[in-house]
Amino acid sequence: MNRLPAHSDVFQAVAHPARRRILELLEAGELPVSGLARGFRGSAPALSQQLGVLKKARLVRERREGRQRIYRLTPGPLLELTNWVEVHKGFWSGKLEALGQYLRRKHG
Amino acid sequence: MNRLPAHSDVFQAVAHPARRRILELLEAGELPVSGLARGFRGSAPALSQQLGVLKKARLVRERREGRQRIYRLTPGPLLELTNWVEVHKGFWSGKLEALGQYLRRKHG
DNA sequence: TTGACAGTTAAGCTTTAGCTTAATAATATA
DNA sequence: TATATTATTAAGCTAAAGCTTAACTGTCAA
Repeated sequence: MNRLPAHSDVFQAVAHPARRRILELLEAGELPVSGLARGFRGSAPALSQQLGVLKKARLVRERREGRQRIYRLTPGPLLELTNWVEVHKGFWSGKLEALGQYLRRKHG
Repeated sequence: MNRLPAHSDVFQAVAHPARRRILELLEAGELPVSGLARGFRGSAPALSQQLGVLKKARLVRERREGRQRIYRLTPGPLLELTNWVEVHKGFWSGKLEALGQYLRRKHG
């Protein structure tokens, strides 16, 4: 694309590790961009653009304070994700054989 | 791309509604592609390619039977997703104000 | 008022996603 | 053997994701 990504979808928003990281950082409380930047590998524009995606998905809100912009988590839309997981988790964990195989392979 | 998508990442795999749909269909039990096709809007190659992505993410396994290919759910890798949700849900639901706002806005 | 600071926006570029149509592979059946 | 069935692979395309560098905006401070 040439503009900011268009997706306002939570699943999409959460698909990128950098964005998950940002959400995690904001769990401890609101932060200015400079604060987020300390936990973020990448340029300032890249961070700003990822924040743009999260804003579009309504997962964060921005407030201006002096020359800083303070971001805070607005986790409402995550309900769509948690709900999907809740609804289907039962089925998945019911499939114990496959799950067990996975765990053995992964953790020995 | 020119080849199949490269991501073997669960968050990424689950980001596309068609792929979530496929996982949901397979919750009821294994299915041949023709069975999946009935719950899938899109061409046969598109379906096959989405199945390829899920296979790469190890979320499904394929077995041949006559001229059919039977797919079944192997939900192990979904642990990464459910785990992330579990770990962070506490923080999110702690933010009751924002959550409440979201619910009011969404459901009146 | 000039300059530094905090951050975003613009523009351009490369890579990936996801579709399409056409071709291919493998099995079953007449 | 020829043909239909079931599905994948190939090739090509469009659009979106995500980065980069450069330019810009708004605020503060000397």
